[in-house]
Amino acid sequence: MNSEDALSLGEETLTIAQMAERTGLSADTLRYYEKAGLIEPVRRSAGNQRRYAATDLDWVEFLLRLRATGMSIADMQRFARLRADGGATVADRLVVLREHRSGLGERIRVLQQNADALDEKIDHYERLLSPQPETERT
Amino acid sequence: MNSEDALSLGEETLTIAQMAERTGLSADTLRYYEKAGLIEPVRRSAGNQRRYAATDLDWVEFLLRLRATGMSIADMQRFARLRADGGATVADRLVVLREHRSGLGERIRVLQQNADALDEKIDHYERLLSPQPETERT
DNA sequence: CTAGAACTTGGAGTGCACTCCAGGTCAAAT
DNA sequence: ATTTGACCTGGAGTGCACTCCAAGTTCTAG
Repeated sequence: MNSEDALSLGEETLTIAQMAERTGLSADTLRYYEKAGLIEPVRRSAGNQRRYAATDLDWVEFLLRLRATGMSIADMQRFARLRADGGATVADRLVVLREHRSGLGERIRVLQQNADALDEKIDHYERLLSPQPETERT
Repeated sequence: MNSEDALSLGEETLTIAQMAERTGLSADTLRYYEKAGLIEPVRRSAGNQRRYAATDLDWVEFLLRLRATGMSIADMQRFARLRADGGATVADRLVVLREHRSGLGERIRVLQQNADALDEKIDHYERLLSPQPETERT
């Protein structure tokens, strides 16, 4: 009734379809990420199908956060490689994350400025639409 | 010494190179935007070279704001078409801008959440790096 | 046991937003 | 008169991040 087989020793695993559902990525994209080295080779069932572990899910969710904040695949590859290289790279990873965080802060700041400028433009259009409302403001 | 010729009647115009410099877009991109209909056909010199007016500059700067806030070329095309269609479309343009502004607000919000989550991850890494800070710093 | 759904692979195709190129024109300087 | 450099056009090429496909294998329900 469930997917217990050759490899599972009590660990709950997800098929690629289940992973896709939980992460919002397509199965194709999950395979693409793995091929690209963003995800370490996933464990397989006896019949060679992918079985994702909970740690894989956590990692993909973290990747999605990096992606959502504008990190390129290439940069995620670098980060994933550091992670794969083990605990000795923690300092390096911290540097990467701090840089990314700082760039993100800047981008949010700029976005907010542009939002403000857009608000002005919108005000301008609104004024165009209400030509002479006599008792306007005050 | 300057670019006064056949078409100019006191109006200051910019060559495509000058436009590129002022907007940060490449000359190629400026031509591409015009071909795509983002910019209305620019006036030409006697020798068929583009001469951008101040209003063109303003418009391109506005386009850049839309782009910076994530608007696609296709959506900018729709907006540009409304603008080209004249004053009767002001209400439509206002709707588009408001929608864009609202999506932008949401995206900033999400980005900020992701930034917060990144901060937590960074804290996590920092804790990994200072295992027994006994008399570490100070 | 078998049908059909879900999975596998390598590789081709897509959409976006440019970016580059070849071959030609035009203007200014030597 | 010619060289130099900025500009013109149409169209091809690029990089990114997927997305789709064909042909074959595996899994699961009946």
